[in-house]
Amino acid sequence: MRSVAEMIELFRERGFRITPQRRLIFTLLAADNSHPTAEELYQRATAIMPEISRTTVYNTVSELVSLGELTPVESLSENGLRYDTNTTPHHHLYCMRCHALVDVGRAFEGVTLSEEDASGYKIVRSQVTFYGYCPRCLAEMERATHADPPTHTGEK
Amino acid sequence: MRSVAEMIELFRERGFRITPQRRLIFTLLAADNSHPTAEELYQRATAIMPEISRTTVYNTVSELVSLGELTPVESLSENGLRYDTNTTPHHHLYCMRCHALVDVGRAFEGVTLSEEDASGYKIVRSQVTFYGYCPRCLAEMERATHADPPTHTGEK
DNA sequence: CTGCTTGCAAACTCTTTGCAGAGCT
DNA sequence: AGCTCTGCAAAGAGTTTGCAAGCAG
Repeated sequence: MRSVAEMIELFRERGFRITPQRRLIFTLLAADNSHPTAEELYQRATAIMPEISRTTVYNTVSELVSLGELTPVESLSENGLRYDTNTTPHHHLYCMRCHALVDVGRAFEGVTLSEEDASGYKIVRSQVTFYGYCPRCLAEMERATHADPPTHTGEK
Repeated sequence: MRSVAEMIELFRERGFRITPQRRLIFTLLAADNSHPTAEELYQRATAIMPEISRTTVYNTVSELVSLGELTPVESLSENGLRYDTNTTPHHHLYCMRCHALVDVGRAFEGVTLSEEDASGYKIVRSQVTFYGYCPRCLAEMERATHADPPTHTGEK
């Protein structure tokens, strides 16, 4: 995600208007690397601007996706579609217990498909997701008697 | 996904009862490699057993996930959470246009994270998703004048 | 028989849509 | 001033839950 000023500039160029609501959403996103959902963004926005509408947040997020400034993240839709403010190709580390999602800095070699393996698909990009447990959840599971990693649907 | 008989056996072992509904769901899944959503399964089930309840399908799917016989698939939640009947580790090929999802047969070397790259996470498994366009969509896009792959939100 | 399962309906969450009025440029 | 954008409310998907009746074991 670029800076707020850059986002405003980009919107202006495209003929979109700059409103206080949009400015707020830009600000929230510029400082965010937690892969929030639209709903989470709405919650954070209302904390600062109580009158802002859910619709506006959803609209603005869609506009940002169209402009390529925000990328929807594939996920196990635990709580709605997440968005990634980091639009450069990168990989993810996913906690199966608390669903935290963090970026992986490095790239991987050899993650390519030959013609025959690709089943006729034209590959555009690839993404690696590592599934595991974050430090906090590891500690909590350690504390909870037997530390078998639950299959993330385990508690119920 | 194992055979219907194996699923029934597994359910019996765990003290779950075998009902016509569950038997039907097992049958549908045993012959399926299309990564269906719960809703899709429900639709297919009603075609055969019109009285079956949505609840029952959702319940049975959850039970299968708990038993490790079905795996939720991370995806861009276009239309609900998909399930994978192939519970052995494997990778995916995803069509950004029609959202088809197919399995990739081969494994990849070198897709591992060092201690420092892992941010303290304990990694359990990794999954590669290849994003691209399936043969059918490629052909359709070819036909449609200029064949630039749209960014999947492209047409509007 | 016993109590797990089913099926209905309603609740819930996330997202989209229609439309009138507000406000940016 | 014009036209986009906002905000409200309602609709729409997908999924979950509560509870009485049904049926597997």
